Amino acid sequence: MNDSREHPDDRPDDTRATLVAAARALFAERGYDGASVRAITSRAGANLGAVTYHFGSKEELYNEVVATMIRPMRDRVGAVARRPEAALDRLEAVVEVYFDHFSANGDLPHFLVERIASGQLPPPAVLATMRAVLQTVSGIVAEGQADGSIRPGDPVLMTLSVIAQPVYLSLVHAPLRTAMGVDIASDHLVAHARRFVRAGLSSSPAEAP
Amino acid sequence: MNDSREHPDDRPDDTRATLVAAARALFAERGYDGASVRAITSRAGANLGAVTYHFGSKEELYNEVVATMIRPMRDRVGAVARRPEAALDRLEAVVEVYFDHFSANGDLPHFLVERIASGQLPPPAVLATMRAVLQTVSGIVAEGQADGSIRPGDPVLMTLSVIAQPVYLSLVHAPLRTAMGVDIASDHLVAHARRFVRAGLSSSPAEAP
DNA sequence: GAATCATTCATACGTTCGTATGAAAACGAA
DNA sequence: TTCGTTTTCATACGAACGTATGAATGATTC
Repeated sequence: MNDSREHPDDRPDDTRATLVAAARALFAERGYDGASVRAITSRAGANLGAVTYHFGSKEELYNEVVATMIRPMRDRVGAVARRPEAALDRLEAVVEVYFDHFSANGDLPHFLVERIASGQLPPPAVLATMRAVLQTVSGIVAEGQADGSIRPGDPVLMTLSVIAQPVYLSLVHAPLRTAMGVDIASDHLVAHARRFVRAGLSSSPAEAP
Repeated sequence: MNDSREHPDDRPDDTRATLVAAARALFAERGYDGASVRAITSRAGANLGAVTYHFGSKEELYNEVVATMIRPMRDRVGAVARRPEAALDRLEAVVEVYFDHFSANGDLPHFLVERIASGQLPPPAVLATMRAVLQTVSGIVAEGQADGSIRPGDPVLMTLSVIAQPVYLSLVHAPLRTAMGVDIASDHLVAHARRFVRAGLSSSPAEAP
């Protein structure tokens, strides 16, 4: 019925990209240890040795997968931060970017926390993004505090509280639905998180939208 | 120098408890797959067969570890919810309970999200706690909305936003310090999260403490 | 068309894993 | 003490893992 390979008509030489796609799906479904090299190469329609040949090791393939997924998001956050808008509006936009990118890459939140949850350090690409976002967003917060629109407080802590919303909400979204019968529409989720973040940071009571 | 076993002077018959303690530490340090039965039994000073004998399987030992860690927290949240205080104060107290319990069980957040991050369902004890907390806390939110102290909005979403704070902040606390040089004092973390939650839910601007 | 390089392939190696097995030891009740 | 039960122990099994190896194949260049 359905072809077991990721790309039935792959042109030669994109074995590498096919591997990344298959690995991304399997890492998200089963976690790092649960996704064997054999399962990945089989799903990609490639030979068992392909991972070693193209990436050197399973670990490096994992890093590549994570980097591929997360890099565009880092860029989008950076772009939003440079907009000529009010600080609170840009922070809402950051929240929206997170949700939007998670929606297009529904498995990204898994990669963000999987290593941390296993007591290890996140992969390099995640660390780099955390660093960049922390700096960018806390800069926006500081601007908002300077112009009086955001209440006082440690900008780094405020940034973490902002990021916690899309990450945690997206992470529990699926289990909430499948295991607890709590079904939340994505746009409600985003709208709520934006309001919550604005209210949590604002120095004045939330104005109606 | 230090004994490799968990309890050098264990009385007979608490092998079971010693296994749970050793397993908890190793699961937290290395994740489920990273903590082998051999490593666990060796750390507990027990025989390799002890896990099968006392728990039936590694999976059931894991469930037992998680249940042991999370059950007291569920009770504490329930107790806080029944206090005769204002809704927002009780919600702050819930946040404090989370942080406090995480502080005494620094590895609990790992267990809360490990399975989710690997694309699986959380262990039964985590699901049960999520259910209970969701119901309890969203009840408090609804009360606060009824008396006008909390702004309108879906109580379930608001609950998730509240819980996101202690969970995410505790989760990233260690990697932030060790890998990114961001060192945050625990009491600052708690105080910030309480303020952020109150501000995010309150129907009036935050009053000075 | 031969030579060079890149890629694919089948297969094998050594390790580690969770669990099973059955004997040995410890324990408690009679 | 003796019997029956519970708990420990050493060891074995089969499976799955990541990676290495070297031959085969394909593509590119001269």
